[in-house]
Amino acid sequence: RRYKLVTLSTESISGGDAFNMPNIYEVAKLAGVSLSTVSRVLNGKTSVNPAFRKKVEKAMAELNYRPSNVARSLANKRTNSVGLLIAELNTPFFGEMMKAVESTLRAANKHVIITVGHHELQAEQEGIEFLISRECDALILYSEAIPDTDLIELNNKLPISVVNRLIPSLEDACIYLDNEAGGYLSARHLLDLGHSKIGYIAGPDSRGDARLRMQGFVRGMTEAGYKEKDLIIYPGDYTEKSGIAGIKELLNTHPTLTAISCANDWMASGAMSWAREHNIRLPDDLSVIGFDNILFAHHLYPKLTTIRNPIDLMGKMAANYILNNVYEQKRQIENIFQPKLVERHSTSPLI
Amino acid sequence: RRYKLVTLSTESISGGDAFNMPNIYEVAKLAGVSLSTVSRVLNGKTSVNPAFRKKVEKAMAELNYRPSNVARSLANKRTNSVGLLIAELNTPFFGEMMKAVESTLRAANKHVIITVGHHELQAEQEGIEFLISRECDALILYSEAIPDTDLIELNNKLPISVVNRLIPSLEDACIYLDNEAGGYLSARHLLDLGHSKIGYIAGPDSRGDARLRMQGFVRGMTEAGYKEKDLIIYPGDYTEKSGIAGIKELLNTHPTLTAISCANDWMASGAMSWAREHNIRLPDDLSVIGFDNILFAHHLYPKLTTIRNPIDLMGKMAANYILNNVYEQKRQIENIFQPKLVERHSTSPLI
DNA sequence: CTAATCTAAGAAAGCGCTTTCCCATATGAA
DNA sequence: TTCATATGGGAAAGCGCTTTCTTAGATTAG
Repeated sequence: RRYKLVTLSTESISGGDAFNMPNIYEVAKLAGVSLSTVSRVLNGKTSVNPAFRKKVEKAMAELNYRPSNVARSLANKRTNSVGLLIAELNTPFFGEMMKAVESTLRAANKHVIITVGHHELQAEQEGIEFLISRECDALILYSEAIPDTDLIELNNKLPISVVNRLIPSLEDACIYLDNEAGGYLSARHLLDLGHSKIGYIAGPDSRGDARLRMQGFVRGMTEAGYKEKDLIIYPGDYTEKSGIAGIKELLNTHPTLTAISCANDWMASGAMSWAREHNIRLPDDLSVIGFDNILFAHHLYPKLTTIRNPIDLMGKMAANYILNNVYEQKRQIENIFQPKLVERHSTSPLI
Repeated sequence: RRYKLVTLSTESISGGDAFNMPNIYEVAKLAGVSLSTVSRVLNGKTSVNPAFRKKVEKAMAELNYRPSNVARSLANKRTNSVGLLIAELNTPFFGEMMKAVESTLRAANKHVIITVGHHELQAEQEGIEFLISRECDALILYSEAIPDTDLIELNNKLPISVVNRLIPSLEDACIYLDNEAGGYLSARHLLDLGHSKIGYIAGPDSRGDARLRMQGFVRGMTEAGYKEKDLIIYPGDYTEKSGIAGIKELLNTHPTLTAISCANDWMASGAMSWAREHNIRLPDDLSVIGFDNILFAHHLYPKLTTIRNPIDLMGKMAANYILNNVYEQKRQIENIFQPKLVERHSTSPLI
């Protein structure tokens, strides 16, 4: 059943019967033209006699005509919907991404269908299947578990854009952060503040971004003269919990640490809460730096120094990529984004 | 009418669509039955000879057949999509709601289309228009600005469920929190801790939930013997900023205050950060209680005592309501939800 | 002035399903 | 055996559009 559009403005007088939507045929009849002509003025691809166009437009207005997207989709094999796969729905980081994707696409009159991957293979696969079953024209994927090869193959079926990941033979479709540079930045910041005993709480080795962040951190340290084998690294998994476990372990084995770099803000949050509970003054006794700059970073106490991950811009860019490649628009594409240090109050110079 | 034997592969817009999706006709042909029979086993509404069913299922498996949702929608006037209007996309509170709605509906093989209302009339109207133009079967609305009467009218056109709001003639469709009880709870908690000089930072008067929360707070206080006219109330607007402005004003005019109740967690967060910056010890010098229990409430320092608003359960319930009323399911519906006190560390007994 | 060429409107064939209507066959009662 | 009644499969008519094909009429060329 199709519903008549409800005018919600104050001046709305709903004259129409909700269950009697006019179709293109009725418009044609009222305008005294064929339905092909109506379709033509609707799509504006072919030229139409201005006089006819006027008549058609008048008829459309009179009937309060709304073309059916479903019928259109069936006829031209395009649903004007794009699928979005993200890891979490209730988290500010992905919230920012969603927001950017949604508003960009919506402005182009497309709609997005969202599914959640929960950081794991099966849910990601099911999500993608679901989006395909919904006949999306294209997909935007923040996938953590699906192998490159599968994504490459998927891209042969329908256009995809991959966020936060670089797949060699799919460079154009990948929108990602220079995580290595971010890791480097965090090491440099701590070094510049005079710290020398620096610990690192890493993300899960299974994730490319985590590996790169650590790699960048390691580069920063080795460039400063430290030996790689001497670096103090705890293998976390991006959760708040592992941040707690990490700081505990690190401080246990290396009590002289004066700074800790965390591969994401959640772990930094965990580490800070543990430190506070153990009467470690932040940042006087210990500097902590995070990564991502998620929404609550400045709600922590002290406010978290971190590395900005412009996920919103990346989401917008992914949407633009799809708009270019599926909907014939011409937008500027940038594939790689640079991280930036955001200095707040959780780090301070070594005294 | 003749049916084509092969789906012609037009030069696809999507670039690489080399797949010719089998349609129902091909399945019928392979199974040696008619189109109608295939459709019947697909929908399972009418009985089909088991032998035929087997053949059809085998053919479907062999061809890896996937029915087209678009064609289905056109034929039976149902898109299996429900629209969701929320105020913000990047915020944990609405994140929880989205998550609940999405997973509930997804499990029923429906999909949700999300739009954002930004707390203001025009965006909400446009969002609804967009959802209607997408031919959603139903809508779930967290609307703050659209008048009751418009929503009632809208409900005549297509089924809606209204979250966080009670509309008199639409009770069944409304899923809401007992905000008044929540406000009462917050007053009681502070009173029980021995506080007597209690300030209140209210939400915007334009919102029903804000009015009710304050009303409940006032009831708690007057029940305890305070005169309504003596209550110390600052008119905030639910933003962090107004929390800052609120505490500043309140403490300025009433320096002896020992506790502040905030109509939501954002304002509590603002108030707390201002307090910290002015060397007010929390909770020793000042107790603060929030409302909503949004995700970061326990990241604040000290961890925020607040009133739980089970928005996730309410989202799920709204989805169930739609499932009942549009998709012929039979789920238990509960319209009103009770708030609960969540005691953490931002409040303490008056010494 | 006629023939060749162009333009734009109309007719109709899909797009891939659902569903109504009709009818063949099976079943049961007489 | 015969007639009435279930049962369930097949034919075909949509659902509301897009797009190809056709053709009438306008325009230009010779």
